[in-house]
Amino acid sequence: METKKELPACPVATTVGLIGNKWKLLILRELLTGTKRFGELRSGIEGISQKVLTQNLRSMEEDGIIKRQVFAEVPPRVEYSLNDLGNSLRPIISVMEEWGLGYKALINGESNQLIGNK
Amino acid sequence: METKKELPACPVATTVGLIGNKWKLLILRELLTGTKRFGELRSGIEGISQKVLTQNLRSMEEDGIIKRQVFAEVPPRVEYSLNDLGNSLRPIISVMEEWGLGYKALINGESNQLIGNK
DNA sequence: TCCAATAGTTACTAAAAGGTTACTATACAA
DNA sequence: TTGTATAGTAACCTTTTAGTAACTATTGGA
Repeated sequence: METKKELPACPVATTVGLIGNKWKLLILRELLTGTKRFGELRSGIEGISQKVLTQNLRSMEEDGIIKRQVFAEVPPRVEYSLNDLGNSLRPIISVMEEWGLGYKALINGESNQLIGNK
Repeated sequence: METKKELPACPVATTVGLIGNKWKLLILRELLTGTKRFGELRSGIEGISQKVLTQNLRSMEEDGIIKRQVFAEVPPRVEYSLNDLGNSLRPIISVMEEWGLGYKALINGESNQLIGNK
C-alpha cells in the first residue's frame, strides 16, 4: 500500500502542482524579502482574504516550503518564513518578476528585454 | 473612460495574472518544443479536457502569447505556436522544470541542487 | 450511403475555490 | 467593565472552474 503522494512524470507539472496557484506565488513573493507576520502577509497581498491566506499557508507548510512559528504572547504573534526548500524557489519568482517588468515596459511602449528594444 | 486592462503594481502579480494558472503553464511547456496541433496538445497534457484546452488557448491568443493558424483542410487542421511574447516566457518554464527535477531528486533521496547534496 | 477524422461549440452538471460574517482566546489599558 | 489587538476557525453562500455528453461541418473512402 503506497502512502507517498504520486508525482507527475513531467517536472514542470510537479512544480505547478506545488506552487502553480496565484496565491501561493504571491505568498512566496512576500516571504522572499524575509519573515512576515500573518497580518503583514494579509495586507501585503492585495485582495487575499483571511481564510484563503490561512488555507494556502497551511498547505505550503505541509509541503515543507514554509515554516510557521507561534509566539506565546497576547495578542498572539505568528511568524512565517521560507525554509531551505522554499528558498530554493527564489529563482522562479525572480524570473517571473523580471518578465513582469519587461511586460509592463512593453505595454507602455518603453524599451524592454522581452521582444527586442523599440 | 479607460479601456486598457489595469495591470497590478507588482510585476510578479502581472505575470501571475497572465500565466499563473496550471493549464496555461502546461500549454506553454508543450509549445516550447514547437508548433503543435490541437489534438497533440490535448494528448500531451494529461487530464485536460477539450473544453478547457480551447478556453485557455483562446485566452492566451487574446493575451498575445500564442498564434493560432487554421488550415482550410478536411478534416480541419489547426496549429498553435508561441509568438515572440510567448517565447519570452521560456525562462519561466525552464526554471520551473529545473526546480521540478531537483525536487524529484530530493524526494527520491538522490543528490540535488535544491538543498545541498546529501 | 454511411462512417471516420479534426476541431471545435453548446448546454447542463459537478466540484473547487473563494467571500462573508460571526465567533474564539487572552491580557492589557482605559 | 468594556474595548482592543491578533490570528485564527466554522458555517454558510456565491462564483469560478472544470467535466461530460451531444451536436456541428466537411470531404474522402469503404
